[in-house]
Amino acid sequence: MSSAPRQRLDRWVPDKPSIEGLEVKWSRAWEADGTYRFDRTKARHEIFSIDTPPPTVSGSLHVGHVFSYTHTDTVARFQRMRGKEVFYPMGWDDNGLPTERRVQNYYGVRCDPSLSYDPGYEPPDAAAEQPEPISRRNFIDLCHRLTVEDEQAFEDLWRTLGLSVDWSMTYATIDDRSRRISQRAFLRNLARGEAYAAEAPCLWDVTFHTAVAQAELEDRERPGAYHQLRFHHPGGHDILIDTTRPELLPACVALVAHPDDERYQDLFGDRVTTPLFGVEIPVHAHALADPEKGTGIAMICTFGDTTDVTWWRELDLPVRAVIDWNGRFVTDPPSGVSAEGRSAYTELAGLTINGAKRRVVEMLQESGEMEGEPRPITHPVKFYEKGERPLEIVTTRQWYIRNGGREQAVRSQLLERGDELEWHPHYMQARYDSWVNGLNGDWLVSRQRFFGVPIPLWYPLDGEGNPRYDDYIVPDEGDLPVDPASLTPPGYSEEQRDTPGGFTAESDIFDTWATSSLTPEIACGWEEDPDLFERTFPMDVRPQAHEIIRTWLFSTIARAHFEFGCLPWKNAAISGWVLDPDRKKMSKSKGNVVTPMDLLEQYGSDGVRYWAASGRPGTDTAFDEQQMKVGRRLAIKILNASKFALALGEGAPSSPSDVTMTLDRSLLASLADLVEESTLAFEAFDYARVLERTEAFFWSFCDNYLELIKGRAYGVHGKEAAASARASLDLALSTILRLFAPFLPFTCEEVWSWWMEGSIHTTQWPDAAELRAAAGEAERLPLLAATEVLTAVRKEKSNAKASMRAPVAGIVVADIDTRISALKEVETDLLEAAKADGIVYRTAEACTVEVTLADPS
RNA sequence: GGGCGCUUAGCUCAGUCUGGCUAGAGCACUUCCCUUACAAGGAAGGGGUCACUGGUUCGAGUCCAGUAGCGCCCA
Repeated sequence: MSSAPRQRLDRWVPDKPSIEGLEVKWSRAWEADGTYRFDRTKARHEIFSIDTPPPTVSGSLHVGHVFSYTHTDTVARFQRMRGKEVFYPMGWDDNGLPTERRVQNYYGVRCDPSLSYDPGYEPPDAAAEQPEPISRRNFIDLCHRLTVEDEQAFEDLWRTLGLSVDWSMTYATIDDRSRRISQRAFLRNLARGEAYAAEAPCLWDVTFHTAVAQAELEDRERPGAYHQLRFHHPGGHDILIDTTRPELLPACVALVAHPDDERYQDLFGDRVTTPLFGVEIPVHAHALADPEKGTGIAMICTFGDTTDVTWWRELDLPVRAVIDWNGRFVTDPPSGVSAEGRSAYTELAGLTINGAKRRVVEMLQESGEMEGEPRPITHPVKFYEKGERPLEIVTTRQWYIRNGGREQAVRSQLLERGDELEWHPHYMQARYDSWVNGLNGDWLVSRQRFFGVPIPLWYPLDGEGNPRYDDYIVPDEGDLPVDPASLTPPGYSEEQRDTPGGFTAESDIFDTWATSSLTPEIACGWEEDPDLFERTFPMDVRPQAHEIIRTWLFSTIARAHFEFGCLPWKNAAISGWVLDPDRKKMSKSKGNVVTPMDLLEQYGSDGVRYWAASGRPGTDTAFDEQQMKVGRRLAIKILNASKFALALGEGAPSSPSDVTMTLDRSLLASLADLVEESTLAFEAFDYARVLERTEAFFWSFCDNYLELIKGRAYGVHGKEAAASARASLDLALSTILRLFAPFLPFTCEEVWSWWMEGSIHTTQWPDAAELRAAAGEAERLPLLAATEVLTAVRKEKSNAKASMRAPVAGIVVADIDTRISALKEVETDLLEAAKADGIVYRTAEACTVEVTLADPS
């Protein structure tokens, strides 16, 4: 809750204000005073709650973080000053594969689940050449140990940057509460039929040994080659097909061509025989076959790519799998292979994919079943976004959460949620819609990894020791979070673990997004802290970057939709990327990142924040140190201008009712317009506009208004006239500082402390009505007109290479009557600032200003 | 292949939703000014065919249709 500004009685202004050291001074003070502490006694409508993105702590800190988190912080500070109690917790994403990889590299270890726990284990001092194998539990201990250090580095950066986060409310996506909520949400999905397990083809990363979801895919252009293969028709002729993956020939289950393709009309429904392996397969028609590709007829294998999966499903084909979880060819040939084919297959068993490809090509060439040489092409290949080898498709048992990828009804509901959400900028909704419309399967949430939230299930074992998957055992919700590998399920004893007739634990963990999709529930304390939850959920805003709309934003909506039947937040505020000077995204892998701490020291946090806040919502922004320099200068200018304005006040508080002079009132009228525009823009999350307008106003305020009133403020025209200037300066400065406060929190707090009670950040956002009241009937015109004349005077002096203090003999203004009468009202100030003795007016259609400098002699 | 966004001064960008003086800002550049808030400063100046083509309109950077280039999302 914010309070009205109150001037101190003992105003104090430093002689030489400086921005150095403000970060340490004020971040300490804010912590000590609890400036950003969340008051949980407020009601929902008084609260503004923010679903802050938990940064991946195992990743490096870079300017991209500083950029987007600053955007959110400006909005948080605005809302706080508007009177909202801001709920702004910070989370750490330490769950999952990035942490595993960092732990492996940092300590030089690898997880070997077959080893048993060593309670006294200490990692090696220096990472050895060969990674040291350690147990799963020891490995997880190291993950926790390292993330604590990483979190501290992030927190230090955020505090220096000035994020107005309540640091008593942090969470981590692997902590007890997050694991409990993640498991609880899954069990609820399971109970309602929104989660299910299935034995089905899934995308598989052979390096990481884990299944991968559609959202984690990316296409990469890779070289490949078309190989033309001869399939044999019982009629005696051969059919030529082009394939980039000849090694999958033993997995071939059908041929397919486009239903309208005239070349193959006669073939549909026939059966043909595969080269080398002699398997009899059907020829089908399907619209996904591309007549332009190769010969227009393709072989369907189980499974070469996702189109194969679609064909396999829709054409109801058998499975002939040849690739195992390690990316090698299985030992036994698939069904249907002829006697000769079996001996051919023997040569492939155990080979890698590339090895098998070479061998199959050799064999085809020997048998004369391959036409000519391979023809090189480049084509898109699917990769796991964190992986380096092409994904394979293997059939395994995995857990899924429905997401509309298979049911039109769910898809429509989720699209409607997208319509309900307020997108900033609005066009970002297109990314959500196209993602939801393009889903081709449910969300695969199980991962065959170590550091993550365990899937909280067990399976009974039959008399032979085989799991009865359909009879899965769920834990009591009261026992969450559980690790099924160490907890015994209800109704069993530990001795029965992994014994026939006993039970076995689910060994998979959840995909990190399965937990990250619950950040609103975690932050607000769903079923952990019902009182807090009621006051904060659904949240007001989700800030995030545009490239994870398909993952984080979408999955968060899906979870809230299932659990609560509503959106998790009202607004989505989408940030762009930071681009390097070559307009490439800054990222660690490109080696073009800049360490943010150095920047904060060099330009001051406010300087860096200035750059960040000038990046408009959703817009990718160039990394530009020049802009940080500009921000730093702006901060210094604010200190100096404030020093000037406040030092005139003789330590005494002023009152808006002292503002009597037209020029002063004209300034306040302009300022009222600025406040109105800024308030509207901030409410629409357009922080960049507020900064831009406020900055322009401030520079004009310094260059023109301050120059125009300087003499009067020093008292050359009497006490009352000076009092009006001082009161106007106080009111204007108080307003300008508050407009700048969300962007330059350190500088503004520093100035505020010279003459005001309390923190500027808990002071009310300026009120245009108050400014209008003080401005009375005044309009913007007198200040605008005086500024124009003053500019003409400066131009004349500059042209004459004279000092700005050079005296002016006379000014002749020709203008329309309304402007002349406006000028007459502020004439004394204008003459004082111009160092002119007199001014003459002439009524005219067009405005001209003639300035005559005094004779230098 | 589909969609979204961008294209305005040497550079980074406002302005486009809601058409209206002579198209703006900062940086950079040139000249000048040590002025009792600020030399880590100030004043002034030069610099633009608003990507291109056509349309609507009294009037288009802005609205409509199309083209090109760049980026991103999706397939």
